[in-house]
Amino acid sequence: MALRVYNTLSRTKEPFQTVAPGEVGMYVCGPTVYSKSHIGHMVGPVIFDTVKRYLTYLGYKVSWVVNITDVDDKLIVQAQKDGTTVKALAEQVTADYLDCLAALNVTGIDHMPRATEHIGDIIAINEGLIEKGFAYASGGDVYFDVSKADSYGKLSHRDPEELQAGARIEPSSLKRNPGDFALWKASKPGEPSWESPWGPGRPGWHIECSAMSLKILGKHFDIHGGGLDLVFPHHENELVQSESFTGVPFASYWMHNGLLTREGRKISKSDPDTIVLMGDLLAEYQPDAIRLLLLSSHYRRPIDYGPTRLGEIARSLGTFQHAFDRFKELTGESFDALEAPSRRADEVSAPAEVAEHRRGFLEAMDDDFNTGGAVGELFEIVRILNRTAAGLAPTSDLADYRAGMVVLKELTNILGLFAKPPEKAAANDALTGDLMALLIDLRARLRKEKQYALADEVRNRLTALGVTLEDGPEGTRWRVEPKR
RNA sequence: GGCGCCGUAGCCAAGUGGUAAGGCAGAGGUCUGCAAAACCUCCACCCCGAGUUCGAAUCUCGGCGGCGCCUCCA
Repeated sequence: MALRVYNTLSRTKEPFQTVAPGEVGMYVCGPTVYSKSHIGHMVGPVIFDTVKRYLTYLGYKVSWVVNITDVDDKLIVQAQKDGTTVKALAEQVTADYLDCLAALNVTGIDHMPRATEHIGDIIAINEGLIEKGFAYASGGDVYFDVSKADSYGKLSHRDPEELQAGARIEPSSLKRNPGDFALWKASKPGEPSWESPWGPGRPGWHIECSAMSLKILGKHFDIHGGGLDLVFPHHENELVQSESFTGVPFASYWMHNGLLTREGRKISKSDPDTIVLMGDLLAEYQPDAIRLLLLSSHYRRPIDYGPTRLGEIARSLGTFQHAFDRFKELTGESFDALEAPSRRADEVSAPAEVAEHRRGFLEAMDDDFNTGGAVGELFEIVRILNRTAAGLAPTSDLADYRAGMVVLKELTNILGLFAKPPEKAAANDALTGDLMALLIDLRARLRKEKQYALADEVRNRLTALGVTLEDGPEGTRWRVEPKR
């Protein structure tokens, strides 16, 4: 089966075909950096990071751009409130954003351009659009004239006339039509501004994405992504101004991820109760739990966030972590260090049962990146491996078991999961190991003498410290528990 | 009002024409001094009503319920 991708433009799943053979250009709208990242900001990055991982696995050379919008009305207002500059605020918030991406193992971003670094490009597009008659200058502003583009509305599937009728009427407007949108805004004194043919000003909201995608990926590229809430007006406007400027199709595929809700309400900066800052979340949960939550259903569906849900996911992660521990016991190898194929092959040298679920995983991914279905196959594989491991000893023939584990590595790499061992709730160094050996040895003597009350107290008190003891036939295992 | 999306077990969720993946929770079992982990088993007439079909969770129509966008938002 070949990859199919849902395209907002056509509202159907289409076979995936690139502009240039073997190459993919992908642009995803990043944040306007005026306040720290909440979990909603991570949905797009995690999903498109996974999209890039899968495309790379299929053999494509992917170039992925995520922009930073670092000049905007809201930045100006927030900087004034904080008594700082727009520049300083943008830098601070951008740093927080980058930390969150790194924590969630979003590693695939190739370019992260800032709007303020592309003012010249933005002005050039303004000039081009005016020259071609799609835009007009008015009182220091520049507006896109939506009546000049007959395809306006094709992405959000809206009737241009209704858009006109529904648009907000601003009393002091310098617009010709109510639906026109600003490409360039004259700045007031004290606001960040750049010289332009229309006087000092700054970019409108949508134009920076056109400028940066055009500059880095070219006129026609493959995938444009973002949250569902950006379809209108942001992407519609970006699309119309880009195609009007270049005269060629803009992005081939428009992919929109569903939005995160919290107890049924959309997470949004205008609804402060819903905000869950990433920094707070990362302090409490393993990053893999957050990543798995975001990938556990299809990307176009809404995801409801709740602490209960994240706790459940974290618990299910334990199944994998225990399997990795068992793997290390049997083979001496660390799952993290396993080398797995990074390119798709049809055949795989693993037990048939594992290979079957691997096929299921890849079929799910081929079907518009159905990570929810893919995750289900992962649990099947880990169960098979655990069942196998139960009958094995370090002296057994471990080839099939190891081959199955390599498949698990191959597939979890595609989802960007388990890239590094989970953060532990307590320190775990050589001395700890020696101390634990000592405790376990003493406790074994207690158990031998049937002093179970004392033996259980040792175990319980260790549990309280985040250390779990498991008595098995080959002796007692111990592990430091990860964060939730 | 316009344009869409969704309704699958207690909760989350895949499947979208051939008789219901998976996770969490729960029940029973194997193992264990007990526990934990792991494994095995059990747990759904797919919101309602019509229709199309040999056959529908899946397609069509009509309800009911929830959500998003149309205004800043990832």
